[in-house]
Amino acid sequence: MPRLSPAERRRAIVDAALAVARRQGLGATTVRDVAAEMGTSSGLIHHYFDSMDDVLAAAFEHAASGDLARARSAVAAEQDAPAALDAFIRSYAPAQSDWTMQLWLDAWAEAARRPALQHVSRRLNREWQALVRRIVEYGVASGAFATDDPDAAAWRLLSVLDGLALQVVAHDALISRDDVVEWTRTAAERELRVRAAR
Amino acid sequence: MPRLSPAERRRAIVDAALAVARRQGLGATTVRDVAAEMGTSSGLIHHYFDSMDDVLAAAFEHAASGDLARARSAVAAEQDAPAALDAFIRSYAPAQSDWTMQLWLDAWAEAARRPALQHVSRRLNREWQALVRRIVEYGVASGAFATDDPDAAAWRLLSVLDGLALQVVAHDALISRDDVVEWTRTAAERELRVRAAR
DNA sequence: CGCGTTGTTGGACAACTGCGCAACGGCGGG
DNA sequence: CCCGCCGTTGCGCAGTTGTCCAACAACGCG
Repeated sequence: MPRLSPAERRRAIVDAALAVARRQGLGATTVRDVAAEMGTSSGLIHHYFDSMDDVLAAAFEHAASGDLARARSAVAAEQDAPAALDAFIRSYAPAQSDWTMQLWLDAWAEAARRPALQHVSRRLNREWQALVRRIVEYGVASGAFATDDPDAAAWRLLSVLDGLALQVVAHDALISRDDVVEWTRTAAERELRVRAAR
Repeated sequence: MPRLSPAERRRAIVDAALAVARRQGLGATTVRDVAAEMGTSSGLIHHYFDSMDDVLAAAFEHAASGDLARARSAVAAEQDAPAALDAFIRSYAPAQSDWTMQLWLDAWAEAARRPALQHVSRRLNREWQALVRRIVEYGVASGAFATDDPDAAAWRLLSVLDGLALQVVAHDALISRDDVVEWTRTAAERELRVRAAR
């Protein structure tokens, strides 16, 4: 195996861990699986990470923060608040095979038992909520939305999305991705007393 | 160990599996752990269940359907639809240490990889939604609620609750149980154009 | 009373777990 | 040019995993 720089090697470990987690789940991802995925030895992983918890936290952070960045730029590309909110909803709702949402399910379940993972998951969840809250506040300032508690409204909107998206990923055909988008749009209209842009 | 009847033994296995799952998580619950919890041998479990997937599905079903039954009677005890909806919300929102919600998180995450567990989880989730939908329909019929799509409204309300409750359990102090109840009440008022009974 | 049924046992089995350690080898500073 | 640093290797360790099976024991039917 070629010798990589520390930064490159950490990145390679994270990528390999994500590939394994995609197949077996975050909680069932093992040191040896990750090593085999990279084509290296298991000792190499422990050279860069103190524990498996740290590997999983780094892997989850990499995948989830990528999604967050994509959502941010999708939102930033829109002019007014209703369009930004709709862009957010569309970028968040998972496809049937969206495995990032499955990663979130794994992370939420494992959070109670893996401190490093909980720390990352909690921080990223807070950032998602902050993104929604900023859209809401912008909409209130520009007169497009009406709410007396943007923080609670953002939590409610994010939670509807989480709850619906969860059903798509965990229970397959119970509800569809289109239902998620459509139903969340309706929730946003009622929450913010506005007709969201289509 | 005393010899138990099939029904008693199955029940004992389910109880033991739940005790272990509470400690280690549904996905990390092993045959040996369950056997040790009962004070019996591991072979006994395979005498009653074909696979670990089946054990976990039965254990989850037992715990979750108990909660569903409690919610149903809490709802049935109320006279009008707004009071029933509020009773539902209160019975659903988890305490900080509510481990049934943690069980749900585990089940949603594992569902994609354990067919028997997915089957149970999907069915029970559908029943929760049906319970909410019936409250909504009752409220619409009696004039207390207004909505043109009780099915979607029920999914939205259940999802807000799931999404918020999830934050309480997975991320501890990010939001509180009181926030969940209060914010869901507000969501219900806006969704159904009514002031929920307090 | 005897015998088949069935609940129960405890260990075998191969595979896999996270982690630690001694040793190898190439790169770069002196 | 060479030597020390450090990324990397592969194996060992002790423990755990899901599954299976042969043997034991209690029960109830005939």
